Amino acid sequence: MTLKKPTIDDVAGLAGVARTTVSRVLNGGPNVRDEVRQRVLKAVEALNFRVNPQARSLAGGGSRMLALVFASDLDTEPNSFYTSALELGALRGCLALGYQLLTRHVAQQSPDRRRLVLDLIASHKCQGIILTPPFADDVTLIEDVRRLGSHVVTISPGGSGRDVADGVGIDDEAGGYDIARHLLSLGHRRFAFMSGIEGHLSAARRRDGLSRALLEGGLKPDGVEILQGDFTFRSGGILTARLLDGPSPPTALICANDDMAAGALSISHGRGLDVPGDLSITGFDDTPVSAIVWPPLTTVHQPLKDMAHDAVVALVERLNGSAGGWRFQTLSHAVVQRESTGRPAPKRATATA
Amino acid sequence: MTLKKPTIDDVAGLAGVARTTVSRVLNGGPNVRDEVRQRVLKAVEALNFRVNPQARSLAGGGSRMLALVFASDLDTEPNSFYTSALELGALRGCLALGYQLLTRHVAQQSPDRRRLVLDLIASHKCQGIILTPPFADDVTLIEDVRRLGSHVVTISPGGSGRDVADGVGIDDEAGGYDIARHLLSLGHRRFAFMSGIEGHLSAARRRDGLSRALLEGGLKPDGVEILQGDFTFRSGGILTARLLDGPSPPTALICANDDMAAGALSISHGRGLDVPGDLSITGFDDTPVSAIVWPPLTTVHQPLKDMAHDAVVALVERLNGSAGGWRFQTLSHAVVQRESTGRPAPKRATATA
DNA sequence: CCCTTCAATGGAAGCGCTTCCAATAGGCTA
DNA sequence: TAGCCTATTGGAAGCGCTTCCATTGAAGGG
Repeated sequence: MTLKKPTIDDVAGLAGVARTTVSRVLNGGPNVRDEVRQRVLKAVEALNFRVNPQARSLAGGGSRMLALVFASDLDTEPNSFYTSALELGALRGCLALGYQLLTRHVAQQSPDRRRLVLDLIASHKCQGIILTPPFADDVTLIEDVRRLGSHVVTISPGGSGRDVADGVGIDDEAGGYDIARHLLSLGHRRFAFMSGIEGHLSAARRRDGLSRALLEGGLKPDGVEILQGDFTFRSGGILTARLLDGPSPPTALICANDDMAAGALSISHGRGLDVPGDLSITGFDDTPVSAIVWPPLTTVHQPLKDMAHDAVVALVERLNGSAGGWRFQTLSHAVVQRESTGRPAPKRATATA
Repeated sequence: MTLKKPTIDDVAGLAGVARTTVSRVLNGGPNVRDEVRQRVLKAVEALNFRVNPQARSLAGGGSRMLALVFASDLDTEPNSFYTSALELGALRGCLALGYQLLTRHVAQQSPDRRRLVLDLIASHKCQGIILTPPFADDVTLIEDVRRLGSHVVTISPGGSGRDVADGVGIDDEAGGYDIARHLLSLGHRRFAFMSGIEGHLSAARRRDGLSRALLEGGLKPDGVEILQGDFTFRSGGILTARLLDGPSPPTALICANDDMAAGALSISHGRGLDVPGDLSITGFDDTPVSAIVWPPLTTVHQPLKDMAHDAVVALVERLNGSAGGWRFQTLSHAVVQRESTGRPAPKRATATA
């Protein structure tokens, strides 16, 4: 009963053109009259035709190899959920489009980190590469990759990366803004922000969002204590301990990812603090970690799998010759309200930020 | 400088046979003299030849579609690490071998769960399916799948599933034994075991390992309190609360996965208990969760990604006609010692199990 | 000893697609 | 108006592999 999948020849037949022409239309090739192009597209639509990626890659030559690069530090958990979710999404995309994927963790501290990435591309003839933060904002690296004839798509670029390559991500500034609004509406006035590794610009944007929300609420952004973390559970704990030892601990701590928030939570327990009574803590990403700690974390959901999937799609589109300026694709985020945030204890709710 | 990849014709040329014969050897076809077979294999070796999965799937026809099925309950987190890790491994395998992967979560409670799985196979013409627990031990389902002409490989079958299909997993009994030995060596004598959902036989085997270790240590396995959980963080907390309210709480709690252990940890903190001083807690799987809670969990590492990857490989081998009895591939596990286990507080270390 | 049978092997036709190259037809130039 | 250029389009050759079918001997049967 199930009809055989239509092939490019079926489309050609229906459109009354040669197979070659259909291929041209499909791959955005030049020299096709607009009328013909429309006719082909209509036939594709009518037959619900999808190219067979296997056949395409067989015929098309090329390595059909993409790379996904993560920055990993010595103490960064290489199997973190963030990493896994992105790889999962990228793999799904590659499978659907007939590409191979090479996933690599590169020590971000390494002085020749750029060379490592470039070697990867050269040795495996990668046609394209997906860069995650902070590589996503490494303009020099991006340019070097291009020089090798390879294409680039970034995930969550936060700064200059956006101007030099296609990218995918959420609106991090808005994410920071939203979570801050949530906290402000609960009555918080004294905040601390725990940032990620230096150079992770998209995480820094979350802080910009926080500042905007504070300004809107009539508070001074400078009053926010900034803690420089590195996205690890461990750093979250250490910095929170330092924070709590300080002269005037905040009532709300906004962390740039869930792992650090989990660390903060853990230390807070150790100090006998009530969360959220004494301290509200928020994460970012909405990884499973946020549901597995106590109390479960209020966080910002980020569609990591979709981001990586879309990054692959964008990369393949470039590979197929689509032209035009760099596009940044914004996926939607959402504040996920759980139990790590609440009204600050009355006695503390007075001071100013 | 990089030589072009050798093709099947190169192998044929070097072996002095026709392309057809090489293909036959590669796919375990019949009617090839042993001498010729060896000659071909030698050529394959010499050229380091690898079949091009794209070409194979193009030529071979067939759907080249595999399915990966998870049991999900209403409250089971569908994006758990366990699930993600397995899907990641399976995707890697499929990508390398040129197969498509369909991942599906099926409500385990549903009365027509079997039909759902069978429909999945039929509608997508899946050539093979990977079953995870507890489906891995559902002999009826496995037979039904076969009747549809599809192949089956199980991940972590714990009982009868092992006798009716190929499988991949660790030695769960040994895993339970090892973790119990660790606890015994620390001086624990009173244990509780938190199991997973009913029907998850491989998790039940961990309990068998515990019993063996106790017996070896001169303790009575019946003394172990058994808690019936469902692998969720939530159930871990609830059951632990009940356990602690009981007449004689144990000094060591062995959980069948990390999430439940995290829940147990969380409740223990809430009760003001010292972990591991008052209660040692262990997980199972070594998912990132175990490093993200406080104190980090002592657990049993299970190579989930490799397991799923190998399951795909085994499935594809069957698809390619390899014969012989069902094979169970045992991957190695390891106790990962972290800080959630330690010597029991002296005052409590006396009672018997 | 001839004919049938069958195991072992080779030949050749595609799988669905890209791409090189040839062909066609206007549009221009001189 | 002849000659040339160029924007479009089609033809056909594979990409690396599986598989149907033909071929070849040698073993087995009468």
